[in-house]
Amino acid sequence: MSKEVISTPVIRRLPRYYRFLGELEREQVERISSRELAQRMGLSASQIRQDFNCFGGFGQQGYGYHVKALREVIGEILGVSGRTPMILIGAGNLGKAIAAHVDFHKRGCELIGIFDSNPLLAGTMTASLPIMPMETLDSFCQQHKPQAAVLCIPKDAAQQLAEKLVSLGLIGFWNFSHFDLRISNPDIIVENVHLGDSLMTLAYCLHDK
Amino acid sequence: MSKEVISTPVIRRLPRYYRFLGELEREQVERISSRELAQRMGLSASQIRQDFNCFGGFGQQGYGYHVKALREVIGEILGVSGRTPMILIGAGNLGKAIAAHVDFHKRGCELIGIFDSNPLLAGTMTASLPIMPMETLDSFCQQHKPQAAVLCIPKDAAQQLAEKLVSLGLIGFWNFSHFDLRISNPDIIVENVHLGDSLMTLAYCLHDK
DNA sequence: TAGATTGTTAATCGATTAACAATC
DNA sequence: TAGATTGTTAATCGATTAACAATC
Repeated sequence: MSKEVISTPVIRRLPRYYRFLGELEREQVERISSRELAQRMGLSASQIRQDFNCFGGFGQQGYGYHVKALREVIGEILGVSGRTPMILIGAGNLGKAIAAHVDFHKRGCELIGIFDSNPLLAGTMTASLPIMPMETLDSFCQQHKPQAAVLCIPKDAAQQLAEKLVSLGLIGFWNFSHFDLRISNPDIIVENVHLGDSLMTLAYCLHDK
Repeated sequence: MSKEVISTPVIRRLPRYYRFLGELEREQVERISSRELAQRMGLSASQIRQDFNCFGGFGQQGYGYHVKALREVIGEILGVSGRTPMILIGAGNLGKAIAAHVDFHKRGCELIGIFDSNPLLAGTMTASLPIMPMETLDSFCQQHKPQAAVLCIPKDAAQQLAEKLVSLGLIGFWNFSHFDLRISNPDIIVENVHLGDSLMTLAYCLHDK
């Protein structure tokens, strides 16, 4: 596997490839050509070959790609067998739904703690984890060393809390608050999810016609 | 407002501009230069000027952009004052959270019905709407003509249900099922949201270093 | 007027597509 | 071997950046 730098657009396509290859595997398809896969995924065959070549020639001329092997390679690149420890902060509607709905394990992560500032929630269970009060955050982080946090908190609290978490050693954020985190330290990874932006884009496309 | 075609990358940036301009307005900033805004948003000033010029010169040389006016223009383009009627299908964890958490009104949409196949949920309230059984979907659509649907259903049900909804007259989908909808009709708008892909990308970036 | 900052054109950069020789 | 399909280079396309004249 050549150690080239993989460009952002390619990385963002990897999870999608991984999903489609998983579907093919479930359909017991053993091999697939770039042309066929392109058709399924709505991409060009050329792009698929370019993408797969970023991490070494995994196809065979005249044959195509071995579905299972290719999926494993992509899974390895994405690190699906890892167990990045994560915490979730803000156990409101959305926080609980994410804790329950997203399969962290399948994606190389593990949710090890859930926190909420509302003391009434303390002790109640979500996704087989007890919700903990914010007062215990510091000691929990010192003890269990989570690497990243899911932020499901109001936007006004996000920036300050993120900075605090950075000081506690966290290096990644999956941010659902309606606020673009800006962390000065470039080593900190931020994945902002803006559901509202997504809905607005859909709404735009709907009247645009 | 010139009627040029606005490219997809620009459209996808509009909601973000809209948010930042909203923040500036809240901070009572009246005008802002492309340079200042660029700094705040982590973009280049050049890109901002290019983007804003897609829909007509709204700046003033030597002065910058009037925050309130610019925000209104972008809001108009995005159609925030519209009321696209939408339904939500699948009132599980995620469906309920989206119904409760996403502010449809602020984004030009209105959630007018929630459906779930579990008869036990029928009648219970979510986001001040009663959950309705799937049996009533047809007549509801005929009567209230929703234009788009939020799909919070398992991936195996997604494709079939989407096709049914198209036959009932819906033309847009905000799809949270772990499946890329493929609608043959190009007039149908699909916005696939893959939270899992987003998490995997974060996880990748975390070990990549 | 002088200073600032846009609107807009031209240059650059990067990503996608096309083409085809290599090879299974 | 012949057919298929990759790996890879070159061509194209589009988006971003740079530059600067226009103008408030």
